[in-house]
Amino acid sequence: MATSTVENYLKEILVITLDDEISKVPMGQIAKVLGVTPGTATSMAKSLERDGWVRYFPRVGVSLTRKGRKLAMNMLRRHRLLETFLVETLGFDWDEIHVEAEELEHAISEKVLEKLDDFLGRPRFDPHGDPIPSKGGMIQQIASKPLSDFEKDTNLRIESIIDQNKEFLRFARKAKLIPGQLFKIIGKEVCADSITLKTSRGKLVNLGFRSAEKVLALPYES
Amino acid sequence: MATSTVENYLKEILVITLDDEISKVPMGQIAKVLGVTPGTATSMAKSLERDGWVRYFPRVGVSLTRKGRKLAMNMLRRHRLLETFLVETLGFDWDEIHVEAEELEHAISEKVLEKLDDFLGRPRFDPHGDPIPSKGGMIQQIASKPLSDFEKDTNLRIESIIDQNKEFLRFARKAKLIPGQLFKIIGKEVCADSITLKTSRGKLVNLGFRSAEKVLALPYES
DNA sequence: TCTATAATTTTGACTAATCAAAATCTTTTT
DNA sequence: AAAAAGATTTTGATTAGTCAAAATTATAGA
Repeated sequence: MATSTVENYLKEILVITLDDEISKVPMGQIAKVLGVTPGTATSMAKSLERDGWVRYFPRVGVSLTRKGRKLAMNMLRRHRLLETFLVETLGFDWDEIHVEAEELEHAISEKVLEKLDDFLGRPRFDPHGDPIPSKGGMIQQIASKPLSDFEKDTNLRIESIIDQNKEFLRFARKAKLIPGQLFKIIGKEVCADSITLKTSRGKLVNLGFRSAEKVLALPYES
Repeated sequence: MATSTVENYLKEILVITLDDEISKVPMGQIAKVLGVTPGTATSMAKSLERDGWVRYFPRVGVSLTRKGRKLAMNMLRRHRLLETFLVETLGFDWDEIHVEAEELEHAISEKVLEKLDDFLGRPRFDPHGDPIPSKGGMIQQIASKPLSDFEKDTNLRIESIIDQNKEFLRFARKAKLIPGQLFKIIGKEVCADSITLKTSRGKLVNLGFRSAEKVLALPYES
């Protein structure tokens, strides 16, 4: 059985791998995200390799083995399901949940996790809009991205609304923010945390970034 | 901050103290419930004393300091609230929850715990009928007694089941012998070592004295 | 009281995880 | 290409928690 330290290392290695699209994660980066000294990360890399979680390339970095990736995916699943629970069920705000989930993910058993998944209605995305890996470690591959990721003047088509919140869904429907609908981003003010969209019929919609993150879209060639 | 090992030691010391009504818990007993060797318990006792959690009396045992008792009570609160959540919200059976709560209780933050408490409606008893200590570490004292202590024709309400034995818990659940349930003693044969109960709906249950001692109840004015 | 048994403590050793600081490679700059 | 800067690894040490087995102390029985 992996200790929770091991679980943390593997999870972070996975996240970096996915984010940066690299195969070997350098030690320094691992040390930084985990808040340990580089020396610690190196010695940990050796233990992880000894136990078959990663391959270690001295002076280059580590990559997950199949076994390591499986465990890491499972940690991501735990983390994101727990975040969903904290927001949906207990009413936490987005900015508080990461730290809490970080602790709980090591303590929750497979059994409790599955019951929780049922209870939540088997959500496929967490409150941040990130995909929740399936039980088998598969991650929902989506080409669509949150509205907030697109630049000004992009034409796009709404693909899905992540948030299950009733209020938001009501608002979205009213604003024609529904799958299939075509929009153009006519304004994006990062510092004001605001995005303005225009429908093909000229209707305007303003969204804060928090809301814009809940709306997934695909670019659309007009 | 206390490690989860420390939390476990303190919680078990508290539970033994409450159950056996003793003030100094001998090392051997601690070692047994925690599944460690006696030597480990002894060396741990010294660390616990060094950090002000317990007083250690060589060759006699340990007792909790005020600080230690406070933490231990808090652990009991966590444990019992989590058990309640697992049963009430996620639909677990009685016999599965102890182990799960045992892990989660170390990972759940005060913040999440309070939200959970709200969500559950601030319950005062856990699914076994044991009192959930308040935030301040106060425990609800109830004068429930074993079924076998009551006389014929008494109306009573089940408060808790002492035994954690799986078979017995399963049987108890089936027979509606669960906290909150109302019964009347309609038969008691001391010489035959037998007690007969009737639910408010007329269902009959027979118990031997040995089992009747495991079920705590309070008299109930009908 | 003296001995056998039970409980507790000591001792020496081990693993996981960490740090600080020195040593060693790599990469970049001049 | 040499020097400087940056990243990585080594080395030596520390802490928490644990075990096995020997040593010590209590307790109970004859």
